Amino acid sequence: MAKKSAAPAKNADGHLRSLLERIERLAEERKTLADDIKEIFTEAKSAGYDVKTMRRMLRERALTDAERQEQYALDEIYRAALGMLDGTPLGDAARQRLMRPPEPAPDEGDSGDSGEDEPAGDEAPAAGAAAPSADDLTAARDAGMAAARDGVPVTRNPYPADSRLRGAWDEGWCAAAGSDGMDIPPAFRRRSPKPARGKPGKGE
Amino acid sequence: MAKKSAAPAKNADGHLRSLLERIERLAEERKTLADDIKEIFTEAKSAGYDVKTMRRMLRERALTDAERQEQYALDEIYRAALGMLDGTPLGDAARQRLMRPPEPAPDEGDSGDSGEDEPAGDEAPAAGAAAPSADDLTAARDAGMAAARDGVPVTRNPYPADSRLRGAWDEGWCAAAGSDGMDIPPAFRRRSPKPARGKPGKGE
Amino acid sequence: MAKKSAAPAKNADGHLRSLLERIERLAEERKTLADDIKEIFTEAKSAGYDVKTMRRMLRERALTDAERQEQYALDEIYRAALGMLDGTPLGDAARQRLMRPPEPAPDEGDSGDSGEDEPAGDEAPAAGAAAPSADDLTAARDAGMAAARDGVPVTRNPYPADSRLRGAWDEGWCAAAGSDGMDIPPAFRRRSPKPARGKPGKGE
Amino acid sequence: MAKKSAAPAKNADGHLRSLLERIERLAEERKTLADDIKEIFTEAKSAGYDVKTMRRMLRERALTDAERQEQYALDEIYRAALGMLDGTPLGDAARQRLMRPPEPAPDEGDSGDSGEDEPAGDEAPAAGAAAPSADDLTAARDAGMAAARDGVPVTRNPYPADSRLRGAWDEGWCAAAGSDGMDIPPAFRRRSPKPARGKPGKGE
DNA sequence: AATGCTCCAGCTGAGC
DNA sequence: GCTCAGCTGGAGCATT
Repeated sequence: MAKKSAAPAKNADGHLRSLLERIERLAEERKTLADDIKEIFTEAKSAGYDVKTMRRMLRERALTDAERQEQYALDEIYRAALGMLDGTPLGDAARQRLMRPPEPAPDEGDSGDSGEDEPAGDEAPAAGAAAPSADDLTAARDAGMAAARDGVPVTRNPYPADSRLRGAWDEGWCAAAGSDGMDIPPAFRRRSPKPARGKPGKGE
Repeated sequence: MAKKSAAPAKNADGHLRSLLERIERLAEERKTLADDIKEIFTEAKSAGYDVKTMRRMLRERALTDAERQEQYALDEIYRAALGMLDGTPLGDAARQRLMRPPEPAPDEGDSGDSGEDEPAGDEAPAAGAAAPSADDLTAARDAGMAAARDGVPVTRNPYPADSRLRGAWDEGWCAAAGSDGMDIPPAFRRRSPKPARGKPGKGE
Repeated sequence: MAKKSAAPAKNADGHLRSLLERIERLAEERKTLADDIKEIFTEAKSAGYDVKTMRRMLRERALTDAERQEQYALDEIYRAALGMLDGTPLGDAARQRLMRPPEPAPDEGDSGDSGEDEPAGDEAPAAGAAAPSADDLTAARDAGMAAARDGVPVTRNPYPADSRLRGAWDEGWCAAAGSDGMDIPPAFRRRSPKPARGKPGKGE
Repeated sequence: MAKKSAAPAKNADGHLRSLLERIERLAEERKTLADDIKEIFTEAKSAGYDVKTMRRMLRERALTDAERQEQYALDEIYRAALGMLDGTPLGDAARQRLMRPPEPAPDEGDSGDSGEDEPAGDEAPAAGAAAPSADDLTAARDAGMAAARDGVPVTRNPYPADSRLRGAWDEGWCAAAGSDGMDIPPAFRRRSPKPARGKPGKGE
């Protein structure tokens, strides 16, 4: 009874030996594959690619689209909260994530945003790509915070993509949105608890 | 000679034992610290933070600013090359990296870019946040490629940050910039070969 | 200061940052310790010790005495089953383990063992330390198997410790004891399911 | 298709993508193999084998015979030096290693060993398998140390294999042989600096 | 050329 | 029971 497959061996020693040999055989094949992979990395490296980045891409490609978006968004929100996004304006994923939970984003709310404490929208960009002063950065950050408090959506960032001030505004907005009163805003949480892990169609 | 430090032990056995005990002592302290760290993660998790993202932030914070920018830029360029930046417009870091090597970015070159094969700049954004059609995406991508060929800098992306088309344009620009003729554009390479590694002030 | 729970920080950003900084602080100390450990290994190596063996000793010292005996015994039994104990006669631990479960080892049972198919006990050792021939090895192994079948305990190995034949006898005994009829003899199993892990007196 | 080198792809993006896809393909196969191996371990476990020991056996089987003997010998010598060989008398490998370096083991040296401070050889074993008292153990250990000092070879251990005293004698011998005067006896060192590593016939 | 260093894959032990 | 982070071991790399 309890024969696993076809009579593995007639005694315990033989059985043990057989198990180990099967493992060793598979391990050898695995090593071959590992070496092949290593070889490709070597090839890529000598072709000029950055191996470390390639590995990061492989990790990201292993994710589903949803998971990847989730990760991007969390990365950006956390970076903003930590003041790490110099010159890296909040991406759309982070933006959408931030806008979602509190309210369904009533776009009409911006009717009154025309010029209280946020920068006038067109003068700010005038700063252009010239390195912004610390004052400018602070002002932009403050404007972002004010905007957040007024319910202005993040997407209303008045600075162009190639301005450092855009990042500062984003950061201010994020800081204000994240910390005013509540302890851990929902944006910091993972959205999906777990999508079962394991793509459909993955045969046994 | 041969005495290493101050007479570690009077014989080999004692010496060996002493070495092992020193190691065990240190390993125990190390374990204590590891447990403390783990505890903080647990605390953070139950406070609602995403531990995985926290770890990623720790990894990034361990980098110098330059290294971090380098990484962001490479990430975005590789993502663009792999078609992974849906809704993630190229950040400034990637942009600056892409613009640097070929030419010192003659901004005046865009005098003639006003409307051949790129979208008219203001009509495109009109699509707004409504889900863009596949045609729109293709058109935006093509426009980006054309712009790249014409020497238009990436920062001239005509789409707003909250449009999917912006990402498509970036991607097209990146594809054209990266692959026309040359095999591995310099943007794919690591910039700094190695900055000595090891922050100053690291006492013995 | 040092609020533990209950209002950890006045806002989420600060809280996150604080958590990360605490972790980074601890991680730095941990790294210091890891470096110290590495340094000791280096010191040991240059003093002539074998680092790999030292690590193995550290791993074994981390076990309780019972666990260590268990491990030694299993190692030797498995090695015997795999024909890996040339010149390494079964240690006491393995012997005791093998003798325990089947029967309480009625020592008086060996009354009739005096010289059927096992070597006469004193003539065999006469071979001395001279390299034994393959025939001798086979004979010793067969004798061990026969002894096992007759209920002779392993400790009755007639060969001296410094003879290769002793290992062969052990191996034969082990093979016969392990495989006659039963599939997995109890000697191959771990004895203790789990002793709760964590020595008494270890303060939290 | 499948251009290997020389114009790997017509553009960088395609090349990168192709590299990653090749890696992903291989990684997937590798994962399949890893799962197969895991499955065998599961099977073995449910058959009653101890997985941890199986892994140790796999590690040892990966060594050459010489390396394995080397490891066994070092293990035992280090264990003896650390007082970890209760009931595990020194194996032949360790014995041979210990005897080798100082002198080519002049067996005639034992002419004068007949009974000064070492036990009388036959009375000691009389203790039998009964649990030896602490005094007995100490005495046996001392006898071993004395024997070592008198140049008696380790193989002259007067206790039988199934006596705890045998281990104590070995340990004493080892301690005396290892530490008298010299700091690190050669027995603690790895013998073979490195035998080229890599079995012949392994095609590139 | 040999050695030390840095990094990565695999293995091990804990936590959910 | 399974996943996951940390540790160990090995390889590739830079260095002397």
